[in-house]
Amino acid sequence: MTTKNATIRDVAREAKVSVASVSRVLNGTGGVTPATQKIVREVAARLHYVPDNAARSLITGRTNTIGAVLPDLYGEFFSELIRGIDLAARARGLHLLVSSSHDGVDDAAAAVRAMRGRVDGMLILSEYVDAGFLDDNLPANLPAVLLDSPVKSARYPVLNIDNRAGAIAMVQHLIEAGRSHVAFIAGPKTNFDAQQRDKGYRAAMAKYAPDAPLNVVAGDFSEESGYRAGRELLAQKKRPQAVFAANDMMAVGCLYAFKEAGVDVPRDIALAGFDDILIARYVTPPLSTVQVRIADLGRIALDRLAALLDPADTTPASVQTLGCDIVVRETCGGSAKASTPSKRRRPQNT
Amino acid sequence: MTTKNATIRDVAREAKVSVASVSRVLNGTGGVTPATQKIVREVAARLHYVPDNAARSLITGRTNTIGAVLPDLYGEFFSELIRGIDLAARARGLHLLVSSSHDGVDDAAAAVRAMRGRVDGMLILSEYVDAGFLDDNLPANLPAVLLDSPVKSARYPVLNIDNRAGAIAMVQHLIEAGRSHVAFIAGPKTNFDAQQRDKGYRAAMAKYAPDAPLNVVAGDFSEESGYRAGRELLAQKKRPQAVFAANDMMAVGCLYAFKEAGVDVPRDIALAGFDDILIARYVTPPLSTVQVRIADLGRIALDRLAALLDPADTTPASVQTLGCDIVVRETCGGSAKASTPSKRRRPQNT
DNA sequence: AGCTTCCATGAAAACGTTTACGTTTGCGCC
DNA sequence: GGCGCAAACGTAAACGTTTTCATGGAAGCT
Repeated sequence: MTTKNATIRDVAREAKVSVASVSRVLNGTGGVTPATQKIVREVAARLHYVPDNAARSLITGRTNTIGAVLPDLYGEFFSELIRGIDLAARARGLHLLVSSSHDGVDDAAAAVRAMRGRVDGMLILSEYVDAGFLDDNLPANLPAVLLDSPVKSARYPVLNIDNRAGAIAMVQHLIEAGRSHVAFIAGPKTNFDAQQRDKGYRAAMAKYAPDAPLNVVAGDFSEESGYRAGRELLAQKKRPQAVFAANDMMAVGCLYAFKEAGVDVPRDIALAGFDDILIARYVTPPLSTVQVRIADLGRIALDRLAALLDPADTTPASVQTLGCDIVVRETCGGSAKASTPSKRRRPQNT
Repeated sequence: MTTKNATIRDVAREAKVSVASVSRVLNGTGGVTPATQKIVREVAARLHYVPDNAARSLITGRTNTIGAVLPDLYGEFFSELIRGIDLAARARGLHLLVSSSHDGVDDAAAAVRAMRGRVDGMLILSEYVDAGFLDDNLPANLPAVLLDSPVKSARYPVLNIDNRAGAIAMVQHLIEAGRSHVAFIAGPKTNFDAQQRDKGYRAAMAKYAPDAPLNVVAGDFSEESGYRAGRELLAQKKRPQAVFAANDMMAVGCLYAFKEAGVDVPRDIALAGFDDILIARYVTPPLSTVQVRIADLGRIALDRLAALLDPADTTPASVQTLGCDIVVRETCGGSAKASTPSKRRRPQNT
């Protein structure tokens, strides 16, 4: 049975109709008698006919595929994002071409270029994209949605996480729990998320604890850098009452530094992170953090892109922002007052 | 500049050569003067010419894309697998069409069907595939590699994780640390990994502690089920000396049950898991577990598939197994003695 | 009945590429 | 200079589909 696959012509011949009619039946374009429809369908089924996508794409100019260009993402973030995108794409009959683990601008550019002609639209998440990047690498007429990006373009919609609001909410919470001296462990300077979280910290301090000193130590999102930051904070002559890390991994590292030094969390110092990675629940004490609904991000991005694909597209490109929730666990010392029950997916596989 | 994209004909006209020559230049097929090559390349660059993939696929019969059909995978497992596949694919100039989050046999079948004609080969990881499934849903001539599957087919190579050997190594380690009464928290009965780990447990017990009682309690891979299993084990009149959970999430749940009951790990009971998820390192005490190199799994699977794509393919389909290493942390109580690299299983393949 | 209208159908063009095959060109050699 | 041969190049077919347009006939209307 390794013979050549049946073509539309085979079906037509066998059903004693023209290829046009076969095409019409199978695409649900109207204009064909129920009787012939039946015959065509029967023959198609019998021959196991499946339309050739290349030929179809060639003539229609559509691939029914969207591309996702992603950086070297970690664990849950990656899987949740893909899940959201994939589900939304499937619901629309779209396929998903993934190119991940890009590091560096050339890498990302190559990925975007390679997708040309294979996809009807693109989802791009990369710290390297800016207006110039897009002009250089994206075909002029290819719709794209940017994720988590600072660019403001009239051509491309952008979908961001509201890092700033999330950071503000968490800092506010810490301050209202009586810890007005909040220190901040910053993330990589070039990282957009990190910048926004930093801004949120400063805004919240200015608003809710204007008399408290600003206290920012460097970090790079790694656990190791969080550990170093933790030690650095302990060495300060006036220790902060709370520490807000720009992400959970640094918070975890910081937590270890505190444990090591015999500093009790949250009694001596409160602690909070950002992202709500799975580990946050499992460190002791469980880490308060800011939750980002990543699957939603993917889903909304894809829906946005799908709207762009529609020729009757009228909505102008804009920047949309997706809020986050703070989830209060034990490290932030505030009584359990605000504890959001975080309903998380259960791991289903090994 | 939203005009139509340049075609090969435009390039040919502009360069004053035939389309054949343009094709030859751009594909690196020989038989064209350096001089004309230069001209063609210049014109192509000037016009931003990019070959249309649909047309190319139509005539060559190849898409340079491989499809990955995956179940509803969690966090690291998913992201690592995709990372391995993606990197290997990129190295070969192949694209990656992903369809994930499939639950149920119909869902998986639809995913496989939908890829028909879009990919040159497929990677399939699904607990629902068997020989019949493949016959029904895969085009006869489409190469495919099965991941983590019990099927033995002459047509499709299979790539498995050596769950059995990993389980044996861990149980052996526990026994040699002086804990011969090892209990096992089983995974879902229908899950292939879980079955293999169960078999490994029994084999190791038979071999290394033939006098100790077999002690298996049910679980379903969830943290919750691990917690319940932990309580169940504590209620036994003769408590086990060690507990081996079929995955890390259950081990974590079990750990909480022990903590809650004031049972010290590892002093009172040793504990080990399987998977080496990120959390394993962060619970207290850090969890001993069996590490699966998932990215390698993806990479090897893709390499295998790529070999199949080669027309000069001669290697017969076979079942290949990827070893795992045990990683000894604190919960298994054996003093650090046994964490010697010599004990760790090395990968059997590149 | 004669006219129009509409619907089902088929023939054929078009999509943009690769490639088999045929033609020209350049060049060395007798 | 004629010949042969290989290299460079061009022509055109082919891939499998969608879609426009033409055609035939049936049905509706006056």
